Amino acid sequence: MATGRTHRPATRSRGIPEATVARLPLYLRALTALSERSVPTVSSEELAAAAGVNSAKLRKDFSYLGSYGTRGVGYDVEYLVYQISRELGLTQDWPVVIVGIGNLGAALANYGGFASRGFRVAALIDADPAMAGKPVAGIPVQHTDDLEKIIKDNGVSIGVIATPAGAAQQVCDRLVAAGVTSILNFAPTVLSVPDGVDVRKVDLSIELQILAFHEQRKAGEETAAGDGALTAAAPRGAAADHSADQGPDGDVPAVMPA
Amino acid sequence: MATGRTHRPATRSRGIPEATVARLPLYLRALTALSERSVPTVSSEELAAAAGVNSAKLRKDFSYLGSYGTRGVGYDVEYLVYQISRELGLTQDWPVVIVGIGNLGAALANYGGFASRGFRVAALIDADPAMAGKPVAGIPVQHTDDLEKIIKDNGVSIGVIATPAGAAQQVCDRLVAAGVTSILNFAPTVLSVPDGVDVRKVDLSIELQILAFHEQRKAGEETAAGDGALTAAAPRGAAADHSADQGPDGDVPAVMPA
DNA sequence: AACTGTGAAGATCTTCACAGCA
DNA sequence: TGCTGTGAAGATCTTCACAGTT
Repeated sequence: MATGRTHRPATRSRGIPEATVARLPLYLRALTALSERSVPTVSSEELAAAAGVNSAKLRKDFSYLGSYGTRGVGYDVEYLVYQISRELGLTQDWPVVIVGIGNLGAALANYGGFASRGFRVAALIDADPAMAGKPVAGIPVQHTDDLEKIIKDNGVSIGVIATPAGAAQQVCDRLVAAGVTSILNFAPTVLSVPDGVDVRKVDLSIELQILAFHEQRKAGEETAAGDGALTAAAPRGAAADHSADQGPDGDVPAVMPA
Repeated sequence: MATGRTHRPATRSRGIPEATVARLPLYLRALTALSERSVPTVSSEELAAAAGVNSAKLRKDFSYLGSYGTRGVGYDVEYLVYQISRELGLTQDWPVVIVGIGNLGAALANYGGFASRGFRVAALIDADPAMAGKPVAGIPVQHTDDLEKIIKDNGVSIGVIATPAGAAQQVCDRLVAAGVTSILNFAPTVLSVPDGVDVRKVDLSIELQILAFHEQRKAGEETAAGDGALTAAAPRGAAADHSADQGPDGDVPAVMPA
């Protein structure tokens, strides 16, 4: 997952760790909630609790953005909201297209948190001619034939793919060819994209499988020691070694930048 | 994101790294596709390409499961499918409940990849009395009042929360109290759960914000150097230093095991 | 006194590169 | 010869613990 290549070989500095970037939205959400409650300042401890991380990590994360806190006091909520928003590029408007308006696409189109943070659903696109013109979430669905024109007319650089797996790569290729450089993929397929295009994927099935793994471990909790074949039949002969196991814990990847 | 504590202090061994666990479903998907095309064996190189990772990583990942390949040849597809399935706990059936049958919940209920891999939608639950009895994806929606009974009757240990943010924590508490120990959360909130319960979250808005961050970087590609305030107004005075920046790349967290 | 910012230690993950086996 | 399996090096991320600042 990731071709491991650096975009800008030069000017190494201001390199915010990817792990930190992934947490900024979390902090932003917590801060926004505080802001709505008119809380003026927060300590790293409080904010960390609200965001579900530990405070040392939060402080380290913020240290990459600059020194935005005040020792002995904490962080100014409004100020931090602004700084993080700017860092994430949310002070500008991002037109987004959603391709594939099935159940999921419709759910995404209706998702409120969308518009709230700099994102605007510029268009909905589907391959079914019967859908064309029908409004979903107040936006008329357009046909795939016009994909390129829609992307260009709206200056879209972020595309969301919610099509069936079979259509995803083709849609992806067309989006990229039309100028999209960031893709959020909900289809259960590995998309291949040229260098410079970022792909993030969201896959329900994968998440469930990871949960199942840990769930299974919990079940065999203190039933360690023996670990023979339990269900079904294994093709081929002998397996390798097996012993006890370990509990879950730890975080996990989810991107695949180009 | 994680309370960082190890489930099983004892028996350290057979500890498959979390990063590896997160990739197993990816390999499994690629292998299943090969299996359907009746391909008998694959090399780490080929399989890695299909899964979108590099081959060294894949080999290392498999080495944690055991020695399932044959030097000079590759891996037996069927055998690997079985071994990974077993490792992930997919040789057994996992009844799942989905709470919150709005657009998203319905999309999830209809999601095919669900049933295909050991998961079975045991029940759909919604707080709206008007929904009760209505079939979604062929399954009648039940009312939240019966949540505890449904969980227990079906022996459910995995719950999916697709409710609005405001209801998520409450639903979570009830699920946990009724015996659920793994939760997939689609609501944009941090859930707090007792020790021993795993939570994974899927948040569209967060994914988009991460993409926006990278997108912004691309835009200012070779426009480095100056970096003044562009939009909106920043509350409070001076900011910290600013210089050039770096391109994206790398993977990122998404879990919060209890 | 309270809380941030950060070097340094530790843990985890990735990649290299090659020994070892079919 | 071809490809797996894996020690070891390197990169990244997390956590500690405390100096520094208000």
